[in-house]
Amino acid sequence: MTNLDIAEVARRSGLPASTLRYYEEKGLIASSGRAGLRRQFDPGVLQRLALIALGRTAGFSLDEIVLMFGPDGQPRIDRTMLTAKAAELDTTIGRLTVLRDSLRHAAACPAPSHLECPTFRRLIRAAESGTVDPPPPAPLRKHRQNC
Amino acid sequence: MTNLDIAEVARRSGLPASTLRYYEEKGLIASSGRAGLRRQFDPGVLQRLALIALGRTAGFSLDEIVLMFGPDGQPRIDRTMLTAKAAELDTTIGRLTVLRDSLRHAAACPAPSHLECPTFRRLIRAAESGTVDPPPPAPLRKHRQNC
DNA sequence: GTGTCACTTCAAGCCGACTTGAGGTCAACC
DNA sequence: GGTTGACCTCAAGTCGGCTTGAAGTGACAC
Repeated sequence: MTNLDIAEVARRSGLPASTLRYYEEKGLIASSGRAGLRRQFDPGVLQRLALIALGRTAGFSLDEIVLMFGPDGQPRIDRTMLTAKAAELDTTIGRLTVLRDSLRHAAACPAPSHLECPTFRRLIRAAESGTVDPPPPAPLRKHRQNC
Repeated sequence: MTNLDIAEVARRSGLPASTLRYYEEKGLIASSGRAGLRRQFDPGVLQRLALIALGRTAGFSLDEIVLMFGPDGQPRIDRTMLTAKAAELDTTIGRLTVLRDSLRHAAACPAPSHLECPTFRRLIRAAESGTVDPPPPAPLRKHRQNC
């Protein structure tokens, strides 16, 4: 009664059934049983999937996420890990912010060619100097009205 | 004289030679000739590699980046594309910011289990409601001292 | 009882961005 | 003139996160 068919879980979570099977295989979720061949899931799986999605958004791999659940199924999240990930996100955010501002500038800049725009050239130089490499960032000041 | 050996380009750009060959194959860079078998590069390739790195950081694929150079080798960057990418980055930054704050909160939160922390639960609920899915974001207010 | 249809398993394929490995070439040094 | 070592080509492998395809099963409708 309270159990959900895989199709229902797929519908409610927005994930394709193939992904759910894959997650089960990886040990990220567990089916509560079978009705014939068909997997049945406890409704709690939805929260768990949400948690998994959250972890993925934060940049954790599925393997890392598996480790975040105790054998009891309870999330057992290491606070140190969270702090580290937060710091990592912080760095990423900083890089992306600089880049976004630079892109906006380049888009708005009146110089006929990007190579003639001082801001763009500064950005390239920063990139060239190794301050920007993918992943790494581009140090540049805030977006301003004129070059 | 002015030409650079692939090893030199690798050293200066920080990219392995295999990557440079791969980039050449993809049409991202061009060697200016050969000395025997060995590729020679114009020093300008370094700026170009910097530009490529920049594009990668901004989230462009190599295929997209190829299109950003005219047949003349001059960067021919579509300003509309830049604006669009800036907006995309903006969204990403927003999502990551919320997530970072939430992670920090969860790390600092005194609740014995994360599931008992209201902020964390709110985050999960947000995730569950589809506001957060990977890529998508987690809407949640700023980090605060207490739950 | 037979058709349909959503599920099942298992293996293989896909994507992007490279890396790795085998086997070959070439310039320079001793 | 032989060894070394850095380059070369081309094909295949890697990684993560799934998706796809073929072939099978089982519950329910008619």
